[in-house]
Amino acid sequence: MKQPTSDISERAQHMLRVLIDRYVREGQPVGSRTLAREAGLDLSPATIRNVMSDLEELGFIRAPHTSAGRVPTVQGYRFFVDTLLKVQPLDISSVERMRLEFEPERTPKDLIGSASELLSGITHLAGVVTLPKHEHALFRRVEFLPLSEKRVLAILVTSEGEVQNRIITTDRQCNASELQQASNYLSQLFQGKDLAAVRSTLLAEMQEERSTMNRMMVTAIQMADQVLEEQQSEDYVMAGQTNLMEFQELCDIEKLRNLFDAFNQKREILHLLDQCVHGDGIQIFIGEESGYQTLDECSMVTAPYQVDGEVVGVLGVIGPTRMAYERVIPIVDATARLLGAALKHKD
Amino acid sequence: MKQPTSDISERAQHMLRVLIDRYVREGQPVGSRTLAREAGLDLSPATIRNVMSDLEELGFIRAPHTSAGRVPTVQGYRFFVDTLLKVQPLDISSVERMRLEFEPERTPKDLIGSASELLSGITHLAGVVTLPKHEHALFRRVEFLPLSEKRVLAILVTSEGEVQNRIITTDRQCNASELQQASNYLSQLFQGKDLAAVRSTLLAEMQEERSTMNRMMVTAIQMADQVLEEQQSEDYVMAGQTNLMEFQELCDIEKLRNLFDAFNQKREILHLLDQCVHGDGIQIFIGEESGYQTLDECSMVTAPYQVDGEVVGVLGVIGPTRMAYERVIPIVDATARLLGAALKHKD
DNA sequence: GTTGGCACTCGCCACAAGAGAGTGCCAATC
DNA sequence: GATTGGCACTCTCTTGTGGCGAGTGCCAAC
Repeated sequence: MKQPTSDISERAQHMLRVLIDRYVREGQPVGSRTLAREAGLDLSPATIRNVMSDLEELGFIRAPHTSAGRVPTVQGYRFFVDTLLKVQPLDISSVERMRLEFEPERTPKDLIGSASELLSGITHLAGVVTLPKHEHALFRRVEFLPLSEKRVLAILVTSEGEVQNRIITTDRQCNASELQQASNYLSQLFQGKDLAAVRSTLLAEMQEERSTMNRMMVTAIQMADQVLEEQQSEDYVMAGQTNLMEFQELCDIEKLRNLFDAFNQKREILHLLDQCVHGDGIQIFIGEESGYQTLDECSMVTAPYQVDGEVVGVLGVIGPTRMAYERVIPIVDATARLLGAALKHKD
Repeated sequence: MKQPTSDISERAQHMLRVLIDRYVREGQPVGSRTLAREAGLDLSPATIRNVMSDLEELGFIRAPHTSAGRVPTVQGYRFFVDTLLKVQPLDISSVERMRLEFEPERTPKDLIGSASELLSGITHLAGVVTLPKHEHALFRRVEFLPLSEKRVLAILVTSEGEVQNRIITTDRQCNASELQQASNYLSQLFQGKDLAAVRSTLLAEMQEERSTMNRMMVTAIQMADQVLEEQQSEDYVMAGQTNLMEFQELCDIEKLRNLFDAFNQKREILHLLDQCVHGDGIQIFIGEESGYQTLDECSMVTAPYQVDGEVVGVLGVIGPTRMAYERVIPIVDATARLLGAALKHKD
């Protein structure tokens, strides 16, 4: 019926597909008997065993021990998602249902939160969404309001509608009109300028003359920094971590703890997410591919999301290596699009 | 040597104390032999057994099964913390080290975060801190900034330096000066008024006449609501959840998942924390006392924290019932004081 | 190339036996 | 009367054993 192509036969590929499908569903090693039934090829277990032997030699599957069935290896999954998988797009009704989550009139922060919950809710895995970068944010205005003596509330607004605030202490007590003056001065001076430019200008100016508004300028710099910083050392929002406790392969307290610690630490995860900004589309890390030991038994499916044609962040899901990739991928993809669209109107 | 007082002898109390101490340290049921050695009373195991029998009858300890040692019951812990425990205050150096965490020049949000991390870090349990209420927050000013057409960024500042922002859509396109006008009008009108008052005034006014600034007013109401809301349906910050995975008594995935879900849901935890606002000082829920099944094997040690003599929030730790109460209590207490002090300067 | 047969390998489970820890009770002791 | 040593008893935990079931690899036959 089917004959071998290049170095892995059509039939073997089909078997691999069926095996992975079955294993993802059941979580148990798949034996030749089962596969024979499942494959629908009307072959005897013995034949299947030969094929499985080939697949094992290729490194796509392995036997946990002599007399268990086979489970996919990382390479197996890799081959599966790279060449065997044809992702069918989500049906329109699901997308429509998802879109409702992204009503307008919500701050970016809210939308990010919804996206991660949506991801985790639909996939039953952990959802993660990075905060969007503001690479092109421009200075819009700054406001200084007196609190108690020597304490001032500073508010910075960027062109993208991002609002930052922090409390600063001044050298001496400033009255409201002084502060007003400072606000106006800085706002006028920097209106519409790039935040990075604002920062360097301020720094230069401070070197030059120790103006009376020294403290204010330091603050302005700090705040500009804060905004800039937030775009570099990004942050992310996560939801549904507890979903991961359902999976036996992660049901080891040790692993679970390391995993959750990694989620809280954020560093490693961020590093991985960062790598996904570049690739233009769905990106997948399977098992050890991530390079982080804590994620050895996990996979990550990510997609960058764009606003106005520019990638501003990444979202995705984290789950056990044994995950239904063909189901997860379109969901991640769709969420990225929807989130991008929802954010678009905010600028 | 010692003779019985009322209904539980001095000696029995001492035994209970030693037993709990030992059990908290080792996590294993404590037998008569061990207790005899540990108690330092120079009594034989047989005598100890008699005393333990009494304690068991009183419901303070129980045997997990015949031929194991004894473990404290909830009542046992209760009696222990209520009458046996004398909390020694933290030594000054520790307090000083903690105080360094609470530098000034940080927003309340930051301080709250630090507090919860401090709690979890020192106790190796989960730390939790509610966001402070703003019961007496006054309207300070509101600002409207145009974003894209029909989209306006609204910023509300309260007397306590809290900044809220949200995006609203308007019926028609408003230009900058119109918005400026609206800002000024509302800011002047409500400056220094109670947020609740602002809200009701706005509502009344809206009924009366459909002013041109209708949409702005709706927003102002929404935002006032948001601030008010934030104080009722409080929220909290948590840290160190993963610490709880270390304890065998919680090392059941099922329990762990329920627990973490409860942390994310927040409702139950908030309800408990709420109950601690009133009692003036350390409050402790031991095991089932919380009334929530997910927390059956957990205890919670809380303390309200005050700003200017008024309780504005609660903080505490959550850990297994088997926790070193005498160590945890002073830490929670100190943290509450320090946080209160740190927040004080912010108003 | 495909198939049935067969010996073999493991993991898993139930069961039994033994060790260890701790108890309760009782009679002897201080 | 409180304290103690002794003793039988109970219960858990560990270890070892044997059987069962699932699945494999190989081989000879088709």
